[in-house]
Amino acid sequence: MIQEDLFKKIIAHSKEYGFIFPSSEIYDGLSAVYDYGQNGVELKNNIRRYWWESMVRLNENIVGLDAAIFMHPRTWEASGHVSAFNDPLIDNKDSKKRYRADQLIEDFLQKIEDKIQKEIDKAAQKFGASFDEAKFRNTNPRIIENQQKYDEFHKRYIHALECDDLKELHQFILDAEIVCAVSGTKNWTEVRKFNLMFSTQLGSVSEDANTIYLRPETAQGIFVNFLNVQKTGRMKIPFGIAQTGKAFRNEIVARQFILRMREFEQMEMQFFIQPGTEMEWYEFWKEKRMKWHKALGLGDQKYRFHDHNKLAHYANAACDIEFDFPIGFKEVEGIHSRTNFDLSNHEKFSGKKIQYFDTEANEAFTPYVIETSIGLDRMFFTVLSNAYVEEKVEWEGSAKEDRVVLKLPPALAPVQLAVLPLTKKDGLPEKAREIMDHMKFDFNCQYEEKDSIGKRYRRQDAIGTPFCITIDHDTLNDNTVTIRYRDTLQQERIIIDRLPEVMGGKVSMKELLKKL
RNA sequence: GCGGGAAUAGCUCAGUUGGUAGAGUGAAAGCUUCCCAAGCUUUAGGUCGCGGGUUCGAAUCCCGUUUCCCGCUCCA
Repeated sequence: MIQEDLFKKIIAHSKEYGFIFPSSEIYDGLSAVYDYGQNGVELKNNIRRYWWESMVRLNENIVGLDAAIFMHPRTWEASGHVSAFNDPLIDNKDSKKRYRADQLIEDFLQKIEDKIQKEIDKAAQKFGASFDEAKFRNTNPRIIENQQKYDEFHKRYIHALECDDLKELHQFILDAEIVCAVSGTKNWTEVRKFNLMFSTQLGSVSEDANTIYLRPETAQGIFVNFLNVQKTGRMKIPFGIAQTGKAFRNEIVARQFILRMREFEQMEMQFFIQPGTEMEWYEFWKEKRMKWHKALGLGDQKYRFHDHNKLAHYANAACDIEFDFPIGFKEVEGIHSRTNFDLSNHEKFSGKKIQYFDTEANEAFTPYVIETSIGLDRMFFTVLSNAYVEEKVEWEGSAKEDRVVLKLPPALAPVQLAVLPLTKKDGLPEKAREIMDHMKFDFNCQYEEKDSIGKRYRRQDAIGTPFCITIDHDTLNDNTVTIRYRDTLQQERIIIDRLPEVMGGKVSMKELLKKL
């Protein structure tokens, strides 16, 4: 099957079986926003729980937090989002290609610098040891000319950036005669800005209202609470703070289903450490996070690390964990060494001292941070897309038939046990209900009596239920049921009391966590 | 934002030169049925994305618009 088609089929399947719906669909939907349906929410909750328990419950030195989505506006100045999330963009009208205006200009400036450097290198080679670079710079007419050009443009550029002057950036590009790499023309649109943060008003009276932002990442809620948690929890470095929650980005182009949404959920852990130990901990968390992924058993070869060459404004080392989706390898999780950028900036902007006092060394310092940040929605799609299987099945010599099955890790499945009376009479439904009422405290169960047993099995396959039990007339006499396994279609006759033992190992979060 | 494609029942789609809206499948209720989408009966479900125009008459022709999907930037 063509991978693109598979991607579409999975999207259709998730809607048909109540995993994911387009937002406000009766009003034709809202671009890049999705709702989780009755099965989706269970799967999502299970993934979140797997993450939370592996972080908070299994690590004594990691504690949780649930910070508000609204934060003081200064937070985003300190974090760098106000400037970094305000990219000036420009389009070439001929090639239809979009560029960041500041990058076009920086490339242009770089080219002049390269030209100068080339001239110098040439001369240096020619004159050998007697070469005087400073003198050469001051006397060579071509270098002087280029240097002047550079200084002039550089000054204009810095000034335009500082004043946030979009017209000037546009004029700069025209004056510098920058051409599009694709079309080769200078036919540019105006420079426009897209603020990637959503804003709204705080305060009921409009005159008093302050512009506040919906958080573009959850991390800052952790940083601003660093001292609160550290002091009240008496935390000693190294320690971590974990949080899950919604974040919002007004992406210019948001597509590819739930891999890229305007409203998404992050699961983040910020690990605070002694400066100088960051590479050690960076490696530690890379390995640890990869182990978490692989424990789900989706296939080790489907994961890879991708190191960032270009680092974000806050990082000194960064990589992604990528998963092999039907549309290729895509980022699921990021692991970043954020240095002390955030804490020291919050210290600067708030005027409050944010430091950790190490009583053993008797010194105070601003901790460094290793961040692990995973997209819950992306993780959801990782699990779902990997589980989707179309296959031919054969049942005891009958003709081969197609079935669609979600081979979800049993511990994450929305429904763990389907309870199915073979027929609707002779007291079978009553017996089934009785079993279900007993089992529902330990497992997420679903009762179904409509349609033939085969049809019900297939419906459960489609939502990834790992176990079905069937109640028949013998059950009334000897308390045995047929248990049917999703992946193999095998059936077994077992005593009802043995169910928790047969299922338990596979569907329990505990067993999954023990692998870590 | 720019370019390309699409929109008819929950889903997949048909719909003749413009003449009262159709199939398959799914859904619900019932009958039957002792283990892998069986069969029978009944029922529900559509201002044909929306708005205008042409016409006696528009799902169909024309214009506009919205939304979705695919490419162009960034990222969890």
